[in-house]
Amino acid sequence: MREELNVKADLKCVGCVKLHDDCEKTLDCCCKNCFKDGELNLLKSLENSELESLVEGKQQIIYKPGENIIKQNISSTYVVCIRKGLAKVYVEGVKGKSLIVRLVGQHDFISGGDLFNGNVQQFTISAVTEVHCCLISSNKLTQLFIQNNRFAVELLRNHARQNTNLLNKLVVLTQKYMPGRVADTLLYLKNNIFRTNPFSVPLTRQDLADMSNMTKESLVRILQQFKTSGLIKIRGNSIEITNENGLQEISKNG
Amino acid sequence: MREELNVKADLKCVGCVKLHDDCEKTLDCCCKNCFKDGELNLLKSLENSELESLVEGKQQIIYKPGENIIKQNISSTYVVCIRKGLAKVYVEGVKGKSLIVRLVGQHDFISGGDLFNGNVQQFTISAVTEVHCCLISSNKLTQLFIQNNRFAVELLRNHARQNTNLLNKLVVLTQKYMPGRVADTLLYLKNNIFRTNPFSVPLTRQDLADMSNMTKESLVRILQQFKTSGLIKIRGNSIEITNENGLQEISKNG
DNA sequence: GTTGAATTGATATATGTCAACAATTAAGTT
DNA sequence: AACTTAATTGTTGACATATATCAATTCAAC
Repeated sequence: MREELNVKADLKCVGCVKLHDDCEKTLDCCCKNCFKDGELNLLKSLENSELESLVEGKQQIIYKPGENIIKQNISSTYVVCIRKGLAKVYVEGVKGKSLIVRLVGQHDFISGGDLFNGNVQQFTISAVTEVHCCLISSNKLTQLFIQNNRFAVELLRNHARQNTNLLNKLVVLTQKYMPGRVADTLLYLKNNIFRTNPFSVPLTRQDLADMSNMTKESLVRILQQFKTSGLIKIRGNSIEITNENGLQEISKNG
Repeated sequence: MREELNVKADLKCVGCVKLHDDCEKTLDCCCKNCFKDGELNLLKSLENSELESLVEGKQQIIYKPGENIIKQNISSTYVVCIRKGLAKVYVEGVKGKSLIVRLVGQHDFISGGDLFNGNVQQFTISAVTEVHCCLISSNKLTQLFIQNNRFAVELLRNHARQNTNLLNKLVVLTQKYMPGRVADTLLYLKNNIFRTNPFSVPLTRQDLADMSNMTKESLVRILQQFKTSGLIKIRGNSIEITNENGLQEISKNG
């Protein structure tokens, strides 16, 4: 009951002060703001009528930690928008190994699979914390892509950016030693995901290892190493980066 | 001199029988056909007038083996179309290591960098054999992207596909042992690049290693292993895959 | 013959595997 | 609420191994 109230409070619209039970219907303070993230705002280029059509019929779902939102290799016709919570995007590879390629949270937009290419999902998305998200039919998205040029540009830009990220990840994961990879993971968590300094990590060590392409044992050892070197402090699930330059140096590496 | 003639002969248009000195100006049998590669044909959705505008002012350049066509981290406003020859697309990573992410040849289209995102090139393209290619101003491309919806769809599809390829590469390079990675490289060469069975490889062992994310010494050893196992035959630069199922088995791997 | 590439061998090392144990969290049961 | 048990997660150590490094030849091309 109390939990329920909290959730609503957290869903307070970014751009307005009202608290709506039916936030989903209130375009000017939900969906539009859901993506009001500076340059990354995918929907900023949509007319209100277009936004309305996109949002119409969308499904709002709540996922419990561990639940799959999108499953790899299955054809899904949804695009996911996260309203609240944290989810991991990962590829299920060979021999049961997983590779987490991205973490997504509030305001993130994930156009899963091969848009215009059969809609087979190329990765699995699963909830890390409780996730509130909207599933939008990808048909509507592709319709808008064709109708609205500015939106098309945003979407292509989004794909190009994702491409760049994957290329970077490819280099990092194949060419750096473990300390460099862990350093990158920690800096990513601090600067791109949690954006505070002692940050509380709801991920398991296995998850962190899957982000850094190593075993959990190796990850733990590197963390201890960093700790004794005075680069980080660890208290339970909370990690504090005390020497960011040091980590960056290790990231550049040798 | 003789070489010169050969080149012209090789540039014979796919869709017509004429041999043009100024093939570049002849839309119906050069640029249009340059991309007549089934579904992958990016330009098929362009009107003739649009194609004309795209092609107008394009630069046709010949690169010698080893020369750079596009250099990573430099802002380039060109998009590359290969008319003839083989080039490697690679990322220059840490400690001077390179990672070849793709080989490109006739009819391939490479929209290098972050289209609509500043045009900084995310990889280097360099000629393996002599490469004849067209450099098209990316401005024209983005113009067309906005004008022509069907073309926009093709371009997005192209990016989505590239995305999928990168994800696959990420899994292969991080989760498979060396034999699996070499098997993948060999199958890629046979089935996606040369499309004949004893195929002649103009790449060095170092290149093959950079495709498989390992040192050249390791690559050589694995090739020998495959040879003695009867999976392949090697005669100089020519490789023949004699047991494709076997290689595929190794690729799936353990 | 000289230069760069390919090959082979001996050795070093980064990283994974396996096993034991501590610490935490979850789930019942009283 | 408090206690016990089970189950998951985290940590540490000893060891195995995939892969890189280094050095020495061999081979091929100009």
